[in-house]
Amino acid sequence: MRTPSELTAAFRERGLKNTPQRQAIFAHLHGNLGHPTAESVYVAIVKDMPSISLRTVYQTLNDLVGMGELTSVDLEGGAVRFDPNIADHHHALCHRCGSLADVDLDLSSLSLQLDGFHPDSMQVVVHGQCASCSSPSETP
Amino acid sequence: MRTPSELTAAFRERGLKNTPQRQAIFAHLHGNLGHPTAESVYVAIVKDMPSISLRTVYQTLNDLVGMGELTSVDLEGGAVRFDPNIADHHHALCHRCGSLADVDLDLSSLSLQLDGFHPDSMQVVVHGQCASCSSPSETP
DNA sequence: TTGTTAATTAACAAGACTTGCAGATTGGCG
DNA sequence: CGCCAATCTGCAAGTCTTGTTAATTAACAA
Repeated sequence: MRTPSELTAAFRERGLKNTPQRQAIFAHLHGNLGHPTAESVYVAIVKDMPSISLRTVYQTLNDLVGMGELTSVDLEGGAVRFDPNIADHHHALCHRCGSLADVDLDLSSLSLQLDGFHPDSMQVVVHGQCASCSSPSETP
Repeated sequence: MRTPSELTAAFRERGLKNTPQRQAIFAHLHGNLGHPTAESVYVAIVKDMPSISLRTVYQTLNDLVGMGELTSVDLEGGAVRFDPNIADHHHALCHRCGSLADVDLDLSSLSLQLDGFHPDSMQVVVHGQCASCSSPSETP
């Protein structure tokens, strides 16, 4: 996603206002590779801004998704994760710790047999165990 | 998934009992290509068996998933869908009507760059519009 | 800087889906 | 037939998310 100041400008262009809560959310997401949930964004921000509400976090994240500045990733079990990486990419989900990692894949070689279905996009989820959970020293 | 009588036998082997509720669920799922939800299984069965509870349907479906006789498909938005097709396959989801179709794909040609992540399986979801929703006569 | 106005916020409640629980019931064995 | 564990039902509660509403706040222009 774009920088906090670019996002602020994008909000302004749409007649949406610049608020400290939004600034905090933009700042927290920028460069964040961790696929946070609304809850985790809230928890991170509420330390410095005790008045922010979880509702506001949900609202702003959804606004960002609606503007195409953020992606939502809804995999099995629990809360939706948000992904500041808006490029076309895929995900690897660790069964053990639940971590999600970005995966670049070239799907152009796949031959689809979809009789009649008109595809817009494809999403691949690789299930397995991440590097830290596979390493012998890590046995939580 | 296997036939109702095979499933009954499989339950017995595990010390689980044969009940009319389970029989009805097995029968409803067998050969079902429609990716039903727990709710839709319940609605279909309750007509003929008014006493069955949604709770029992959830329980039995989860038992079947745990035994590997049924797959659960949890895509964005709403209820988990269940899939009697336990072969390795993928799905196409229609944005318009929400229908889900099985898709066979050969992923063996994909080169994964996963540095350290140990993949167990991959799931592909093709997003788009299904044949009926794309046909000019169908404009609901 | 200050007023105006529309957007935003916080708090609460409720909605959707699923699971936990307790007590009554039932299947399958001897 | 009778026992005992497994099961069923109905309800409550849990999780994640969104709706609602009154009060607050930012943006803009004078």
